[in-house]
Amino acid sequence: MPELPEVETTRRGIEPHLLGRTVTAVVVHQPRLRRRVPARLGKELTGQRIDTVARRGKYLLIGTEAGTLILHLGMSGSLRIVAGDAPLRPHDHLEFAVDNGRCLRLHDPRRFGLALWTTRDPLQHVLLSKLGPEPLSDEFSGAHLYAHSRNRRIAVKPFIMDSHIVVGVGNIYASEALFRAGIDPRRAAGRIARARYQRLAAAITSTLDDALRQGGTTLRDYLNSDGEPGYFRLHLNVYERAAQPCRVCRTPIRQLRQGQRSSYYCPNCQH
DNA sequence: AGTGCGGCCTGTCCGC
DNA sequence: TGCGGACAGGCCGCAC
Repeated sequence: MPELPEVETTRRGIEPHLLGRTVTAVVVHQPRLRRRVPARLGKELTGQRIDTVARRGKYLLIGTEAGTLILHLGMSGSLRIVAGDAPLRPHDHLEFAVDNGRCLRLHDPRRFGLALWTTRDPLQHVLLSKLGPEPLSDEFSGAHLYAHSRNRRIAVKPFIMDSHIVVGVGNIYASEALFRAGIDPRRAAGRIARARYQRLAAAITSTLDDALRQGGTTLRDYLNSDGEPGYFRLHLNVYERAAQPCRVCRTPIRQLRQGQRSSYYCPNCQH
């Protein structure tokens, strides 16, 4: 479900409720997520004060002196801050009670999400250490995309969705950024010129930034930590707009499959 | 090393 | 009305 704008919106939503709070209880209702929730999580985290609520790519990092809780929302995960006695919904797998009477709940019907615990630098964790740059940081640029795409035959759309190239670009924003940049999603990554990568990097940045300002994209079930949807859906140019007219040239938007994922593009605007 | 695919899960929708 | 199949904001791990 969530891409970078949704994860960052979630982070901003939960941070004020958690920062400086002490974890009073951890309840695991369903330990079978993408990986099994570590059995020692409750013992390690209970009694700890939350010092940081950070994000790296689509991973949320809840830091304490003893270690860091690493959360990933997968395809269908969401986090909510609720009253400690709020009724449990189906698929509320984890809850973290804090000392202000509230609790953080991980809800994830498909269970592709993750909850990990590390006592070391979370950025050195095996799942995080090889991630590419943050698209909203100065380390991300057209030059970076250009350099890493040389001799790559992979199509540009899955290329920019590879978190080892750049983090945070999922299936919606990959299509949207390629539309903004005027690049056909099927084009081989290694056959795109430097100048076009400058444009693509700018398109990725602006797309994610615009989506963040709108609180993310709600297509089906995404809600932020207050239960509110995101409004970037209204600004989507191609995603889930198959056969509808391009907002620029009126040509019908096309849909295709690239490695089991739907891609959308305008055959007139994108080459 | 890079590429592509299966698999992990549940819910919903669509065609028969 | 069931039932099967396709599909859904991700990404790891495994073959080639």
